[in-house]
Amino acid sequence: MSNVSMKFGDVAERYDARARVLKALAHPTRLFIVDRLSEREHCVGELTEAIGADTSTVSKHLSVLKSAGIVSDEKRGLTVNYSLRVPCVLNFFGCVEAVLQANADEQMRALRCGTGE
Amino acid sequence: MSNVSMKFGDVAERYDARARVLKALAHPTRLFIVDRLSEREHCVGELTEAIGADTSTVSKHLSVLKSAGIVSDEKRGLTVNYSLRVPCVLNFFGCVEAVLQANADEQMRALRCGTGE
DNA sequence: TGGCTATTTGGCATTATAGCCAATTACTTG
DNA sequence: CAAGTAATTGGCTATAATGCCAAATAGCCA
Repeated sequence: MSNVSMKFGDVAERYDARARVLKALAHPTRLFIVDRLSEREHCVGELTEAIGADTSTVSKHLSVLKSAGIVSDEKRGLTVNYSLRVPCVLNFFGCVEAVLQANADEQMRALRCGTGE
Repeated sequence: MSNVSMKFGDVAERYDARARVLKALAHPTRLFIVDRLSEREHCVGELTEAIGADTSTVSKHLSVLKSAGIVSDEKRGLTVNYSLRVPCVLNFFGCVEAVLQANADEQMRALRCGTGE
């Protein structure tokens, strides 16, 4: 566990892999998709309708999430149905909201007490 | 709370804000930085040494994290010391590892049982 | 003040993402 | 098999992110 002078080069692959997962989540549309899938599975058409973009765009977002292992797909009849494969990603929202709240608080404080930055 | 046919357009700003936070995290070097800062605060020079990139590069990564509200900085003497502002981001690592593990399992299963994809 | 160290900023080339349209594939049903 | 619906893929342009170097800033100490 000795972290003394730990070098990035020695562990870069691990952080690369982690970053790939987070990068897949780091897009407004894809976060919206994850949120929808947390309720129930959806086919591409349903998501496309809710998002209001081209079907191909939504399909590509889904493929990004799938490649990262965040969602899984199952073809049934005419539709392809996507579902959340690793529900723990939903925990992210709580922390992200906490960050946003902290930012909002800070901003408020800066305004009240004279210019911050 | 009715999610019936929720439209992305109506809530896009919220997802934009969330995505900005996740995007700040979605880079191997920045994840490494967050991990280092989870132990204790570090100045830019220490992080630069561990990362092995140009100082300016590391400084810019820190500025990305700071803009997102994930880290805070404090200048003391010659150095600028960064620390984790919202420690709950560390919880992300656990879930991300779970995703990676699930991916690895899947891959293993595919290899054993004949080609998956 | 002048020099020194630590950090940030500006600028630029390289690469990666996003999103649209058009074309293609996959499946179902008449 | 033909036609129709659902989804994916290829291609392209526009925009954003990375990372280096060089230059600018900021604080400390002779």
